[in-house]
This record gives sequence, C-alpha cells and structure tokens, in this order.
Amino acid sequence: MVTNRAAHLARTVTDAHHILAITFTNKAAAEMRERMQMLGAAEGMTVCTFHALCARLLRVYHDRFGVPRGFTIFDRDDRRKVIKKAIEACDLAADRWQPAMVDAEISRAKNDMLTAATFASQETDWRHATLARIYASYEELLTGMDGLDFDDLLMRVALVLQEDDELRDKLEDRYRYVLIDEYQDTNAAQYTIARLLTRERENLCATGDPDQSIYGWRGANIENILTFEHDYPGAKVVRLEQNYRSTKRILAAADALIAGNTQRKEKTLWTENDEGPPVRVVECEEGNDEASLIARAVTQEISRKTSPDEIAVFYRVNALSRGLEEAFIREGIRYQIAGGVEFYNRKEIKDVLAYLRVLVNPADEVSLLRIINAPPRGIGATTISRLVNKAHSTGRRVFDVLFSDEELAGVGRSSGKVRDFRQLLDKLKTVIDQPVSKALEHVISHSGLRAQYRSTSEADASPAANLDELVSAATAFHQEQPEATIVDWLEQTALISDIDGLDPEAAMVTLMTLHAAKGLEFSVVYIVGLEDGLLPFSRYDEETDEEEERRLLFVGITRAKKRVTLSRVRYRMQRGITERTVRSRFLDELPADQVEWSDDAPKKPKRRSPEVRGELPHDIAEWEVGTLVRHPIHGLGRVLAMHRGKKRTHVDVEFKDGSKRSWVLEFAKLERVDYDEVG
DNA sequence: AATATTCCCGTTTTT
DNA sequence: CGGGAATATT
Repeated sequence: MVTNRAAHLARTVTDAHHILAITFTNKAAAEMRERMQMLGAAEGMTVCTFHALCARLLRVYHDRFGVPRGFTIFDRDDRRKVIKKAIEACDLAADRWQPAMVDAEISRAKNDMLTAATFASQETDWRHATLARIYASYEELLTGMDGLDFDDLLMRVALVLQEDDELRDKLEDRYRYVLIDEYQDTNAAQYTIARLLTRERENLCATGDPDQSIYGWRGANIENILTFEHDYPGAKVVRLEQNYRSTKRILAAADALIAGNTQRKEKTLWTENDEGPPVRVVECEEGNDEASLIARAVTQEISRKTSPDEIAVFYRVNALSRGLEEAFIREGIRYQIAGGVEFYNRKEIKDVLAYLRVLVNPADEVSLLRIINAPPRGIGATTISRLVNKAHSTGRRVFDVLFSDEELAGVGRSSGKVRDFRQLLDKLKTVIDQPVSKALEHVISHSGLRAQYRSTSEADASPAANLDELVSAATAFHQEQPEATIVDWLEQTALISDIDGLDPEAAMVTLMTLHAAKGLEFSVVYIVGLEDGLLPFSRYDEETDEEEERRLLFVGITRAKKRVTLSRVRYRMQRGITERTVRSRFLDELPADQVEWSDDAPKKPKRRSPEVRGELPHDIAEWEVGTLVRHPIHGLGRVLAMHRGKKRTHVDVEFKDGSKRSWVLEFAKLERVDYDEVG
C-alpha cells in the first residue's frame, strides 16, 4: 500500500529523493526497498524506521540538535546499568526503586517528550519528585558518556524541530512527501515529528488500523490515527474494509472478537475469499502436551504440502517459545525464532562491540568497564573501582585516567596491567578508519577474545562461531555500503529489531510473539496460551488494558490466510511451578458457529495412581541426623539432614565413599541400621 | 583475582 | 525453571 503509493509518487510526481517512507521495523523497510527496486523507483528514496531516521538526522545535524557528533546509542542493558548508577547516585535503595520500574517511567516520560527538567517541574508527589531526581541524574550520567538511549533519538529530534524553524524548513524541503506505515502505533514524539515534517505541505500518507494498536505500553497513542482527518483536513480517507487475505470464517471470528471492544470505531470486514475450515480451539492438559500437539499438527500440515514458511506459531510471552522449540526439535521440524536469544545480545558479541564503541567514543564508560577485564587480564574489582573513583572525584572520564601516568601510579600493584590494557587500546585505535570487518577481525584477535573463546570452546563452540558470524555480517555490510563507517555500523546494529533476522524465504516454520507478528501473514497460524492472565495478560499489581489485549489476539488471528488454531492448557508451568489455569475469556467471545472445539485430554491417567503413594519407614520416630542407614546399591551411609515437608520427607545421606545423595524418604530404599549391627 | 557455588527473583510485549 | 548477581573458595 505505502509501497505502491511511494513508487507511484516517485514515477509521476516527484524525485524519489523527496520521499520519506517510515516503516515499523527495519525488516519492513528492507522489504519495501527491495520491492521498490523491482518497481524501478528506489534510487534516492529514504525508507527506514522512525528510530533510524532520527539517528541519522542527529548524526548529520548534530550541532543543530546539540548532541555530540560521535554519540553512542545505549541499548536496554546499557541503559539499565546507567539507571542503576543513577539510583545509587541519588542515595536510594535499589529494592525500593527498582531499575526496571524507573526505566519504564523514564521511557514513558521521554515518549511523551518530557525532559528531565519538564518532568521535574510538574512534580506532584514525593514519588514523582524522586523519579525526577533519578531522571536528572540519569541524564547527567548519559550525557557524560556521550550516550543517547532509544527514546532520546525520537525525543531530541521532536523537541528541536519544534524550535528550530530553519532546520525544519530544510527538512521539510527535503522530505516533501512523507508516508508512514502502522500509524496507529505512533507515540507522541513520533507524531510530533510527523506533524512538523509535514507542516507546510501537509503531504502525509498514513496507513493503519486502530483495531491493531498494540503498543500502548510504549507510549503509542491511538488518538493519533483517530484524529488524522482533523489534523489534515485536506486528507482523502480510504477505508479498506475488504480483506484479501483471510477466509470468511477466520474473518468472522476476528470480527466477533474485536466487536467486544467498546472504545472503537465500528467497522465490518468482508471478503470474497472461500468459507474455509472453522477456527480450531484445542484444550490440552499441560505445556508439553500443547507443544507436541502443535508440533504434530505442523508436521501433518507440511506433509499436506503446506510450505513451512507459510506456517507460524504466536505466543504472548517469549517464555512460551522454549517448550515449542523442544517439541519442534523432537519432531525434526525446522524453525526460526524472532528475538528470544538475540544474536547481538550474546556476551561475546557485546564484548567485541564494546571495544569498537570505546574506540569510537572514549566517553562510553559502560563499554569501557565491560572490556577492561574481558578477556580476564588481571584487572579486578578493586582496581576498577579505584579508577572510577579517581575519574569521578576529579570530574574526568575513566578513559582519561587510564592515560594519565600520575593518576595510574596511585592505583597499586595492578597498574602495570592497566598500562598493558591502555597500550592495547592505543594499538587498536588505528582500526577505526578501516572497514568494519577488518576492524572487527583486528579487535577479536588482538584483544585476546578469540583466544579466550577458543580455549573455552571445548564444551561449547558457539561463542567462537558467533564471532566468525559477526565478522561475516560486517563483511556483507561493507559490501553493501562501502562508504559507511564503523559508527554507521554500530548504529545499525543498535537499532536491529527482533524480527529483522527472520528470513521469509527460508523453508522454516516461524515462532514469534504476537507483537512481532504485526504486518506479517501466513497460511496457517497457531496461537498458544489462551489462558486468563496470559492472554489477556494480567499482573496482580497493575490493571490490564483488556482492549489492547483483545486487539493483540485480533492481530494474531488476522495474520492467517487459511487456518487458525488456538490452544490453551489446563495446567501451565511458569517459573518452575505448575498452576491450574482458567480459559481465556476471549475464547468464549468467538462465534460458536465458526469455531470447532476439541479436548486433548490425556487418554491414560498417568498421574495420581494411588499405589505409588509411598510410605515412611515404620521406625520413622528413630530417624534423625546422624542415623546410620543402608541402601541396596550404595551400601552403608549416614543421614546428613532431614527435612519434613507437608507431604514428603526429604533426606540427605552421605555414603562411605564420600558421595552424597538425597531422596524422598517415602520412596527411598533405605533402612535404618543400629550401631551394634554394624559391629 | 579468578573460578565455583549458592542465592535470588522474576515489568509480558520492543525500537 | 533459568540467568545474573552476590558470595564462597582456592
């Protein structure tokens, strides 16, 4: 839709150079660029996400935006670390002011374009005031490191464009035609940027569906799309109520579900597609049953000539992917997974990137502290904290302390090691002008990281392999963009999203969260975990936006072209404990005539067979720590500890050969031995 | 200082 | 259950 319009504009109305197309993910941007190429209209067009656009603008016009030229983008982990420091700096208890909570609050503030100062000025109560203090401290630390977080990218651009008419005019002239996809998920900062860029010409083409707004939790404001006609009075509104993707029954089910939302503009979807089979709902006993049922269904689907890349499994939380993965491996199904164990989040990868980040931006203290002893080079916690204290007490950067001989003298015995490290950095400094792949190769071999991972790789070879893969990725990057610098590459890797790694062509089934599924389509879709508390998700301490949860399931169902299966489990294990569940209320909202229910109840009741109850030994009264016992296999032993639970008694035993074992006493083949028997 | 071990605690979702 | 952090051990 956006693609076709952009191509049309480029061919008939304007130079592609004047077109800005904003997508929701990098993957969508890449696909759009590709299709644009086929339409012969790609040259010079800007196609990217809001975050990528802002990063680029901040880089190019850094002086106008008031950010350091070589700023580093701090990801969630980096940001958490800085927030922790900020909380400490404010002398607050980390258990009362949890970094995760503070992080979310600051993020929310930034998405609403509230700077630390603005946030502080609207203080209402003590909690807000304290958050404002942390926020201010966080900003100070971040600024000191030449860092910007994800939310800064948007906020900074939005705020400056509001003030700087000259720059805005310049950008407006450059981007005369703006197209935005998934407009229903824009937050205040993104909305502001869009508005400011189209102030003069009002040339904005936005696509979106209020029923698919699922990012409210990160500041997305559904009002942005609802008020579009008011914001752009000249706009032509095209309503797409005909659906070309799904069967009649899938659509009917989705439609009935979303009708449960009260805050909504009525809309009836229709299609000329086939009726199709009913939506299936399956109820299983527990997670493993659900996972293997789906794996079997997928196998069957593939044997019926459905291409694996046309099959997807969605879930509300990433934690549910593990069981599915195991089942898929058992069944021998090839799959790819969005996010989860993200490549760029692995330790070895983050280590290498941290080297580059320090070389490019010496102020990046988070990265510096990460690599100062990685691989281990004899610089321990005490030395590090001395260096940090020295730096902070004199208002300098840790990096500079490393390079000051007089400061280093006061560090103690390990100052030699620190000198070695600084020499290493000095030697590596030259790589920043080389192509990324070369630079990476240099860093990996000279830092000792390769040696470290090679030596420890007997047990697990993947870290070394990941480093190789990183170099390959960088090589590919260099080939595609020979002009790009290391800073560009770091920026790109920082902005990579969960689904970017997925290959739509690969002959693999795709596993992902419902959020990641937005904008995609598959022939056959499975959605697991339709249980109260999971979908709709709820947390005891926070009220849930049930309507957004309903939209989330709506998005999931409407990804499917041919078949949809929803599943739930009667007992769900989470965090090691199994709990009885309640079926999702959403299942009951589906129209009965479009849905086929089935129960995958276990045929043979494996549990609760009465005879395996087990019994305590008749002389239990005599058992205590120190009691001698005999086991038919392990022989003579001594009771180390006994723990009487409500239903079971656990016992730890040490045997003559020194080995220790624990049993549930009711089932253990242990008998008590009297001293005189041993003789 | 480095490694081994235990402890602790889970903000769902993401750029 | 599982990762990361605090803590114990060498």
